[in-house]
Amino acid sequence: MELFSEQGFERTTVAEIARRAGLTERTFFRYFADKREVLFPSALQEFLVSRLADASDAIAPIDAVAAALEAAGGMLEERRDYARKRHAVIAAHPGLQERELIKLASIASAMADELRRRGVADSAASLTAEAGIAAFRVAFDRWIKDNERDLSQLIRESLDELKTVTAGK
Amino acid sequence: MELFSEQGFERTTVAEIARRAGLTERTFFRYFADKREVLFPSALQEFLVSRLADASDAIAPIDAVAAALEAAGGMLEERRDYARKRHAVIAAHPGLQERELIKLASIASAMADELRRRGVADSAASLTAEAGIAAFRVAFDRWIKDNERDLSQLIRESLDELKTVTAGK
DNA sequence: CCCATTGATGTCAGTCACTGACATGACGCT
DNA sequence: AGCGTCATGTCAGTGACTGACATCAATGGG
Repeated sequence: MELFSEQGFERTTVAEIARRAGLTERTFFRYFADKREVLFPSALQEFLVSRLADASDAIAPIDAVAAALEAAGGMLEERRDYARKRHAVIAAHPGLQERELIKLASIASAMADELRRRGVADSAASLTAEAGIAAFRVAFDRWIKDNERDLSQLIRESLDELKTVTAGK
Repeated sequence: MELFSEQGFERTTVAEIARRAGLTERTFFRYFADKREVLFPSALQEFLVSRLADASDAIAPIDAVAAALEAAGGMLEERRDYARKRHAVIAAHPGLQERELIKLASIASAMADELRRRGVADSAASLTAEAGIAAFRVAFDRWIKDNERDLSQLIRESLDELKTVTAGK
């Protein structure tokens, strides 16, 4: 993150990253599949899925997804500065946006699997998870632009709004 | 597509593609930003946006999006074989899935812009477009698996289902 | 009809991400 | 001490992608 913030993602070579971290380029590639991957820890997905698994069967799937996302939002709220820096780096490089999107898609897919395990029908599970992620993305964008608002709250609002627009008028 | 189908995307070098097309590697990179881009024509996005722009102001935004997507679905239906081959290549390579996702996100963003031009509020526009794309993705997956069903119809069903699940119960 | 301009293509050399094969060295176990 | 295992280093290679310059055909003005 130091190097990326100073000189940008593209102008930073893996050799530089490795040197700064005190190891070899080859070793870097043993820990990360590629240069982009270093910006995408896997913890978030695991957190969301386990949160979803813990949710009561009594609440509607979309609300369970919402609760998990809001909890994740709370975590991001605590690392606000880091999240902003990271977002700036990603926003400046299309290749990183691609990676972000596939990570989010992977999260949606994992959440959909969890919903199916809870008995939600196939396509309903996918759609519920995708809807949650779409709301999360819109909320996250707003959070980055607006320093005042709380991310969890923005997620809740986006989901409510999604409900309204899909209702069709 | 010939080379990719025969030997896969990764085992096909740009030099091979260029040779098969009767030109130089350097020239290939003047037409396509990178090797992956060759599988993603820009026509789809332009089609969807213009279709959206033509829609009557009387119908709800989500329905205008639905209509545009269904029309695009009809076009894919005509190139069914090619669409399936292309999908198989993309499904086998994560890097191509990334590219596909960012293309869809770009389409969603362009559709959202068009909705805003029609007076839809900021976040509602984003959410409506994202919802449409999410439904399209789910429908497309089903279409690939199920040879019998009609894509346009699957899109319509997915959107209806999305309406149901976001309603929360 | 000639020449200057322009645009598309080719050539070449270079950078950098990423990989496979093998070497080294620390550490725990017996 | 001797052995196996695991993390790391070393080295050479491939292939995507880029910048600089050369070539050549088409075009259009004089």
